Amino acid sequence: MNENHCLTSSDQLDAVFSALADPTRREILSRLAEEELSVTEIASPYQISQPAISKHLKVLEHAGLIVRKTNKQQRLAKIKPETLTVVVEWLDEFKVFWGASFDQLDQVLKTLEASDKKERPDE
Amino acid sequence: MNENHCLTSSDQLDAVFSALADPTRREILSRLAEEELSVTEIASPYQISQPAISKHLKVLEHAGLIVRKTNKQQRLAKIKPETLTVVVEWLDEFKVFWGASFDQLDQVLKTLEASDKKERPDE
DNA sequence: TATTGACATAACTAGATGGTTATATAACAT
DNA sequence: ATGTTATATAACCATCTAGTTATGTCAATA
Repeated sequence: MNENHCLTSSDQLDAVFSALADPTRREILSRLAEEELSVTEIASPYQISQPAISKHLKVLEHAGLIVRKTNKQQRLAKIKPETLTVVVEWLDEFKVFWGASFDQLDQVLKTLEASDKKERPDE
Repeated sequence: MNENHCLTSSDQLDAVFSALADPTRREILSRLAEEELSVTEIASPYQISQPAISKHLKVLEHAGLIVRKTNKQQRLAKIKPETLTVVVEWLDEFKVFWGASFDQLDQVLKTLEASDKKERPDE
């Protein structure tokens, strides 16, 4: 049982917000929003080392923001956008501040909850 | 100029997401969503020391998630909900994943941008 | 004026974070 | 079999974080 939410564990929010707190990880996630990428492809635009990228990917994976699959000797990262739901849910608590237009968020949440159940198109 | 956003600096996203990555700070923000509170009031439900709370408040203030004002010897904290806009804006990039219902978010963003300009009720 | 209450600041500590280099593993290419 | 490519893991380091206790400041009160 959680202090004030029902569906979102505090630990998951911790993991998701911490993962998103790093600009490199946010940028990686943005790129993964467009296509699946291998570790080397993910690393290529950055100055930092490949092991550093592997660590970032582990953080994103632990937060549930990406999933990984093996293709030959590559490890492809794929975004798992449903996990961002926990952020939307958390934001929902503050919608009172910006008026009725944010009530649409409720609808979004319902849509997301419904699609969570068939969330296995897997490419 | 920013890599892929226009209105949201990466530094502010860093600050906001890091601030929200801590469960105590999220809970403080939830409570401030209901009413302004003094430092002592904010600290009262927790086991941790008053200086620890002061540090959390400094983090929230630095992220722009709260503002503070002096009332007698109290320092009242007040939520600054407009700042959560940067999270909504960032999420907007991923709306493609959950279908047309999230297009409403654009409307929310416009509403928020408009109200950002008159954001000085400050009581 | 002296005391109490509300808060901030300083100095410290343990553990997490984000990076490094070096090395291991495993698949592919020759 | 050998070398190369893709990735992970280990060991290490500097810095940040979230907490602590001790103390300072300043307003309210007795």
